[in-house]
Amino acid sequence: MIDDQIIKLIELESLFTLVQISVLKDDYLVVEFLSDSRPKTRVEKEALVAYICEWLDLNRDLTSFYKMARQDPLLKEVVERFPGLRLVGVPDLFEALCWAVLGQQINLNFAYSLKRKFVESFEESITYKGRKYWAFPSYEKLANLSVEDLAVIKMTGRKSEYILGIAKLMSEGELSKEKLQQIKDFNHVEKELISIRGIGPWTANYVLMRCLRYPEAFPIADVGLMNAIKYQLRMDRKPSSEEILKLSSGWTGWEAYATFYLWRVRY
DNA sequence: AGCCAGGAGATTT
DNA sequence: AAATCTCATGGC
Repeated sequence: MIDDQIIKLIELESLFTLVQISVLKDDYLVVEFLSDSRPKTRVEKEALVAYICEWLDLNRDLTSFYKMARQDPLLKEVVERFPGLRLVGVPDLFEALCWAVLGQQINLNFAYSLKRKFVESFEESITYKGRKYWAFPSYEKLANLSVEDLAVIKMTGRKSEYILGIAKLMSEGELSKEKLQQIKDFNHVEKELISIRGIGPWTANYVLMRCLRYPEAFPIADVGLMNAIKYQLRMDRKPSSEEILKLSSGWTGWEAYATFYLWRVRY
C-alpha cells in the first residue's frame, strides 16, 4: 500500500484477478485490473466491483455513526483524525477465522509475522512487476494438513488444532459463510460461532464485524480496544469490561465501527 | 529479564 | 457460575 493506492489479489469463483485500487481527487476510487487474469465479461467485472464494495464497506451510510461519534467523548477525536475511514473487511470466512485465531493472545507484530508465514507456506503466489501477491490458503488445502505441518512455522499446537478443526468443518460443508448468512439473528449467529472449538466471544465478534458485517458486533474483551481507551482517556490502567460497557452505551448499533476507529489509535 | 500480547478451553473452587 | 490454570511464542 503506497498511501493512496493498494493492490490485492482477489479470488472469485476460483478465478484470480490482480486488482489495483487508487484514489482520484479525494473523491473517487479507480479500479484497474492488472496481470493476464483480467475479467473477460461484464458480469465478471461487476462481480469484482461488488466484491470491492463489500470489502471496503462502501455502501454503508455512516451519517448516523458520525452524528453519534461527534458527541461521544471517546470517539470524537478519532473520527476527526480518520474522516471517511471504513471498516475494512475480510470477505473470506476461512481467512477471517484463521486471522482471528492466529491473533489470539499474542502481540500484533508476532501475529502479522505468523500470518505471513502461514500464507507463504501454504498458498501460491503470482508475480507482477517483480512483486509477489499471495492468495489466502484454502480450507480444502488446510484440511489435509496436520498439527506437525503447522508446527514448522511456530504455530502452537492449540492454534493449529483450532484452524485444522475449522478447515475440516468447512470442507465437510458444516460451516460456511452462506449458512451463517441465512441465520438473520445476530445473537443466534454469535452462538453458532461460539459453539465451534477455538471460537470464543472475541473471535466470534471479530468475524461478525469483519466478515459477516454486523455493525453491532463488539469484541469487548479486545486488548487493543482496551489500550486505545486507556490512551484516549489518559488512564493509568486498562479499563474493565464494566467500564467499557458504560463508555460504549451510546454506540448502540455502531460498536464495530467504534472499535475499528479506536484500533487506528497508536499508543 | 520478566511481563504481556487484538483469548479459549479445561480445571478447580 | 465464577475464579484460576494452561497453553506457549516472541516483542519490548
